[in-house]
Amino acid sequence: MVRSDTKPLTRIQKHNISAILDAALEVFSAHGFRGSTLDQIANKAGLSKPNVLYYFNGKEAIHVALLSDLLDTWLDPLRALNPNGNAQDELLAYIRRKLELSRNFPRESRLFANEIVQGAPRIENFLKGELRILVDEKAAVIAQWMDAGQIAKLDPYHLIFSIWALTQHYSDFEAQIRFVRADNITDPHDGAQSFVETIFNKILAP
Amino acid sequence: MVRSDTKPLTRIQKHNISAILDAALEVFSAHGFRGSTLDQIANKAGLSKPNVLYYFNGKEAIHVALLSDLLDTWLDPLRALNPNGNAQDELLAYIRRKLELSRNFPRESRLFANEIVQGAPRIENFLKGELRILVDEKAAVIAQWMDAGQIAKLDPYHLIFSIWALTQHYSDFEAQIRFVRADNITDPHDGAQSFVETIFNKILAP
DNA sequence: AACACAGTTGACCAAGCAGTCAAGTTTGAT
DNA sequence: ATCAAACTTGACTGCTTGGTCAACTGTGTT
Repeated sequence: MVRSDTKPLTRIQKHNISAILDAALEVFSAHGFRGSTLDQIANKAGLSKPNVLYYFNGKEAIHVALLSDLLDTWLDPLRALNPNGNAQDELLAYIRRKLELSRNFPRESRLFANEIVQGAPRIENFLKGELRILVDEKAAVIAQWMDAGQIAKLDPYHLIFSIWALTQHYSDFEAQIRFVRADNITDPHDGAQSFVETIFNKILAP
Repeated sequence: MVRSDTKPLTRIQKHNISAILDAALEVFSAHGFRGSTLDQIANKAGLSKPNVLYYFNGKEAIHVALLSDLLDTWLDPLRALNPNGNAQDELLAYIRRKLELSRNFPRESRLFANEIVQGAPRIENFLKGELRILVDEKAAVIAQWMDAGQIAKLDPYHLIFSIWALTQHYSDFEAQIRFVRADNITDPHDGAQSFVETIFNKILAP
């Protein structure tokens, strides 16, 4: 394998590694880990299977690389919630960031969704660790805002879950929306932002 | 294979077929179609693999049997939405039925979720057919309620999607909720009903 | 008791799969 | 131009998996 952590990557390495990761994202997000094959990934990346394995130690290693890249950026929108800002503004900005992430990175969102639906065996530690700490911290912030009467009193955890549910639904369940709306719509995300913002305005109003 | 559509099922057939379907639901909902093996299903059902194939024509046939059983009951809550009832009451009753379904049949919900996340290749016809017709019909009813001023004016399709997103989240993404809440909670559904009803009361208020 | 049919399974097969390897070609620094 | 390291791959291996089959056992009806 390549990718020693010390040496800089060559031009070819950079190119092929990113081709593999992009192909793998496409394949894993569409078929899940077990439903994907190295041949599919190699084909989509325009490389031979042994060549893919020259860059990664195995199927699992590619998956891990994808997930750890992803999990980091996944936390950012919540991390950016500013305790000193205005409650309503901060929460709506968070919702907007989440919706944008979901719209711009639907494959990443589905990769994540696939993991969770199947019991999150590979990201249990992330969920119980980093994510949990961050959620606890921000739930406390939200609770303070509620106590101060800035927004309606609700269970802060359920509020966060409801934001996740609504924002991710448009990418994770895109197929359902597309088939149900059929010709009436081109992009499943159409109207999502204004709808979601409208209802959260109602939900949060003190 | 057994299960001619004419003859009644024997005692043994009834027992084994339901054992297989129950085992398959467990396995498919946890690992997806391709992630599941006939050996896993046979083991969980307490039968040998050839014996499982004596009752079903193959892996695919078991999956189809599960899905067609499921899809039918999946429509019921929405079907029961009464155009002549009170808007707010009807919608909240729908939400309650959806939440109960999600709480009582989490495996079925995840089986469905697995399909959709992966692009719904096996249930495309159901989504584009029966479901779409029903949704169009009920969206029209909701639109009338809105025009009559009984509930707030919103996009009826997005309203339906938001109900799906919020109710199914608690079973489909149960793993995430469980790991994030950790010790603070035993059942991920705790508090879900009162939270979801509260926010939809706010959302629908005219 | 006898018999037809339902039910069961060990042994097997062919295909698909992740991963290996030896032998090859390309790249880029000198 | 040379050469070592980087890169590439056809051919292979061993394992898993969906599915078959012939031979066997259990069931219930007369």
